[in-house]
Amino acid sequence: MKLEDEIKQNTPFKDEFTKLAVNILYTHGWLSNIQSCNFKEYSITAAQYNILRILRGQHPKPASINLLKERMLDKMSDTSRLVDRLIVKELVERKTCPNDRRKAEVLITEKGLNLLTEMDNVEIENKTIFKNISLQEAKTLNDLLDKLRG
Amino acid sequence: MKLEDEIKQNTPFKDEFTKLAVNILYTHGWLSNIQSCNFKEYSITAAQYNILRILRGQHPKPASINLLKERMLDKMSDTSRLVDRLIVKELVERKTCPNDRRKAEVLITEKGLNLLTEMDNVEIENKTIFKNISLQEAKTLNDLLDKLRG
DNA sequence: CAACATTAAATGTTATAACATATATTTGGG
DNA sequence: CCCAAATATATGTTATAACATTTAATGTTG
Repeated sequence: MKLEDEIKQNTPFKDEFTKLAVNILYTHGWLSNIQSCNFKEYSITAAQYNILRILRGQHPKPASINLLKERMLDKMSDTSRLVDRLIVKELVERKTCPNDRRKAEVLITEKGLNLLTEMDNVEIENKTIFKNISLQEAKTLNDLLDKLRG
Repeated sequence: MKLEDEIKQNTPFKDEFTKLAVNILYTHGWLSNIQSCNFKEYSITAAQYNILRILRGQHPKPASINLLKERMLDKMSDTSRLVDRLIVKELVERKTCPNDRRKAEVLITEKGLNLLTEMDNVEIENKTIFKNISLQEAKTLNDLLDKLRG
């Protein structure tokens, strides 16, 4: 549905760039709303899921807090305490790096890996979420999004 | 830059749909980071800006809390208290609707309209933010994003 | 029109985000 | 080798988001 109609805006956007800025924010909101149900089912937030995905990518190598911060989708978040919450849930472990005692070594646990495996099935639903566009159109979107970020 | 490289993911995405879900979230984070500087300059949050834009669209008609909630990009937010904060800043006014005393009538003030006018100039920067893509590519993105939401 | 259901918004509470600052460790210059 | 600077993370604090509950007004039905 045309964004203008969806947000019931009576005046058109000044140009396609102006619309695009709003469209990216709006589509993100639309997508997170859909996904939040899935996350809630697993008692996890999007940010926590994100951290777990990064840790699985590193596994069995540990990740420092900085590495996590750098790779997170939302760079401003409070990574230390995000990790704290995942420790309480026993989804990750934190040790002090022996070579540099300032650094932390964060590792995903078996329990964390199992959770991700379960949640991978949710990704199958991406085909459902994006049922309105073709695989080719998804690729076009991906290429253009990659391009616009430079 | 390719998303896979940006988040330093060693294994490729399962398919374009899976990548697209991450790409939308990531591009949103990228864009909000850029825009947050602008918002901070005007001591306003993205959600507050959003409310003001909706109210300007309605002006001089008032908007109820529900109308605001419906049209907001992030539908789950706490609209009552968001409006409270804008009242403190004297950017909006709230009255009780005379016909239905349950409803609120929220109106943007002169001060609010002036702030938006100032901030409109920021939109000029959208051309700068999106310098890596052409106007035609922006249109393609908009059309596909509109299409994917159905 | 009384009683109950529905709707609109406000409020209470808890968790998290955002921002600044502090602590601990390492690095590098003199 | 000592000390200032740099680095990595943790902590304190305040604002906001998220969720549930409450209050007030209106609709509805017997």
